[in-house]
Parts: sequence; structure tokens; C-alpha cells
Amino acid sequence: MARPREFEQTAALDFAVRTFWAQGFEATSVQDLCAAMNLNPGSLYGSFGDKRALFLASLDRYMDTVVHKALECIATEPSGIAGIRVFFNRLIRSAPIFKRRRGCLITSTAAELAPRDPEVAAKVRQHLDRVEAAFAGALSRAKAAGELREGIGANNAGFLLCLLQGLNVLLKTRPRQIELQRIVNNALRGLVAP
Amino acid sequence: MARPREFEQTAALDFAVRTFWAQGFEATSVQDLCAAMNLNPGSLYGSFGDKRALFLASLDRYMDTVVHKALECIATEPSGIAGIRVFFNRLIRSAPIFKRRRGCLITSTAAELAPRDPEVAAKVRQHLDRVEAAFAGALSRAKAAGELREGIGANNAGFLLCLLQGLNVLLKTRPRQIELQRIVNNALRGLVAP
DNA sequence: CGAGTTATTGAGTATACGTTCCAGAATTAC
DNA sequence: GTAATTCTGGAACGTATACTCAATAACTCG
Repeated sequence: MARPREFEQTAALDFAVRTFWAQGFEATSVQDLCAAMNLNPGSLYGSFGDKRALFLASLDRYMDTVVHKALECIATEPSGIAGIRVFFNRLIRSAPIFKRRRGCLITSTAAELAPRDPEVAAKVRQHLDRVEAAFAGALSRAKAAGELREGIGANNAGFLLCLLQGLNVLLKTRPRQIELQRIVNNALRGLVAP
Repeated sequence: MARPREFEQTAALDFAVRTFWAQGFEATSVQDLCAAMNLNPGSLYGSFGDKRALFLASLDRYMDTVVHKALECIATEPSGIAGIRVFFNRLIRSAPIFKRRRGCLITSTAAELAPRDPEVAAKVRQHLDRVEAAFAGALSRAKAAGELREGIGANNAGFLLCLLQGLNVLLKTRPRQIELQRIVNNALRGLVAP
């Protein structure tokens, strides 16, 4: 056959994810990516295409690893409301830990690149839908268990998605746990049965 | 003394605001700015400093015009809750009108530039505080008028700020009025007395 | 008018960017 | 071993970027 690849595609992709996550699309140069992935331009372009294709792949990878793991705990918890609470608490607790204040790659991409790149926008929308579906599932379980106020149910998933995006924005400039915790408590009090 | 300026500083600044608003900081080139402001590079650098200084000035200008006008209607309405409702309804109604899906310059900046530019971050934080203060004022008035649930008051302004940021993110990829309206209704139902 | 000062013009600079290319190294099939 | 094939390293390309500069124009004050 031929000479085998000397690096793991997915491992290299994970480094690309980290870089885009920390800096965004525009502020990340191909040189940055080469350094982070420990690859030469030739290898990068050979196996990932151009910068934009690598970014699209990074979005998927981010979703399949970082977000997937975060969503898992929603489904794992026996109580739907508890799952939602654990999810947000994790996010809040991570806020001051990351000195870089990365927030969420999907949120940042929605703000930065999605408005002028339809393909990126479609991917972001798809990812947002997935998160919303996870919320909807938890809300359905909570409703069945009688944990929710009257009139509250799966159709409030959009509200939780909005809350998540808002937190991800605030995280970047005002990452104070107490404040974020109060916001989440406020939001959930409106949903949970008294 | 000397030759007078041939253009209005604030008028030119308004064009810079529009450009940054539509494209973000990184995606806007100095050439773009020169074209939009109808200025040569020399004039631009002469009266605004470099691109970053112009961006900082644009943030302030955006706040003093666009956001100021939006916040006005919160204070104008006699009822605090009505003011908040009008504010969010305006935002939602504007969503599908802007084909460019600009969202809010402050929100986009918080996501894009603030994490790696402390001075920008400080300005964004200051602007967010101003919006939050406007919400707090409206909530105080609403509380005094007995419009709010027990335990709800000015300290829920952070929650409204978070809601606003989340809406601004969703606007850019899923600008469907009905969905956004439901989110706002959900959020306010948790605050307003039944 | 003329000296002094500041704005405008737009070509020009250096650099950084995304991307390509190719010589050579590594591997397998025959 | 030889040929075929693929990957690697890094120099190189054209372009676009942020920014500068010297020449010219417009104005005020004495």
C-alpha cells in the first residue's frame, strides 16, 4: 500500500477543538492550528481540507465529546428536574476554573460565524436542537413525575436553551458563581412545582 | 488655525457601528470601514486611532444610541412589567426584519473579543451593568405596584439580563418569532404575580 | 498676503494570512 | 530489491491585512 499516517486523526482534531474553542474561528490562524495539532500545513490540508472544513469537523467533534458528556448527566439522573439542575450546576462551577473563559463553542460560533456562513449556521442549529431535545426529554419525565407547575412541560425546553445561551455569554465577562446560581434558581423556580 | 474636518465625526462613527455590528470585529477590515465611513485610511487613523480604538468608540456609540433608545421604553411605560414586556417584544419583532441577523453588538462582542481583550471586556461589563440596572429599576417599580410574585424584585434583574443575552444568541440562528415569544412569556410568568 | 497648522489623499510598507507544492522519507506489493 | 504509493517537512506563493507617509489642500491668524 503506502506509508501510514503518523498521527491520530481524532487526537489531532481534539487539539483543533481546543484551539477554536479558546480563540474562535477568525482569531485562530492555520499556524496556530498546526502548532496545536503538531502538524505541518501539508498534513493538515491533506487530511482535513481547509481551515473552514476543519472548523466544521471541530464543531461535530465538540458536540460528540464535550456536549455529549454534559447532556449525559441530564438523562442519567432519575429525576428530570434533578438532571437539569445538575447540568446547570456543572456549567456554573466550571465558570471560574477556566482562566480562558471559553464558554461554549456552539454559543460563540452562533454569535461569530453563523450569521455569515449558512453551512455553519445549519450545523449550529442542529446542535442547538439536540440540546433542546435533551431538555425536552427531562421536562417530560419531570412532568410525568409531577415535579412541574401546571402548564409547564416539554415545550419549555426552548426557554432552558435560551437560559443556557445567556449563561454562556455572561460566563465570559462576569463569571461570578453566586450571581449565575441565582439566575438558574430564578429560572427553575418558575418551572418547578412549589 | 488650521484646515477644518470635512466629515462629521459622529456620523462617520455611526457607519462604523453599523459595520462592526453586521460583521463583528475580526471579520471587518479597515478597508471595509473606510468604504462604509467614506474615509481614507489616513483620515481614519488621524481621527480615531487604530482599528481597535475605533471599535471601542463604536461600542460606546452603540450603547449611547441603539441601546439607550431601547432602554428608554422600559422607563417610559408607567407599569414596570409593561416596560419590560415592551422591551422584549420590540426585540423579538425586530428578529426577522434584519436579514443580516445582527443580534446585539454587545452580546456578539462578549462572545468574540471580550475573552482575549481586557479593555473590551471591561467596557462590555459596564454596558451589561447598565442594562441590568434598567431592569432592576423596572422590577422595583413593579414590586412597589404589587405586580410581582412574592420574593421577586430588583435582584432578579440578572435573570432578565441572561434572558436577553440568550435571545440575542438564538436570534442569529433561529429567528422564529413564535418560539422567542414563548420563551419570553415563560420567563415573565415566573416573575409576574398570578 | 504669508506663515503656520491641520486635514486629505492614495500610493506604499511590511507583515501575516490561507494555501500549495515538491523533494524526500516510509511503507507495502510484487 | 524494485516499483508504487502515501505521508512528511518546510519553503514558497499570492493576496489581504493593518497601518504609514509624504505631498497637497484648506483654513486661521497676524
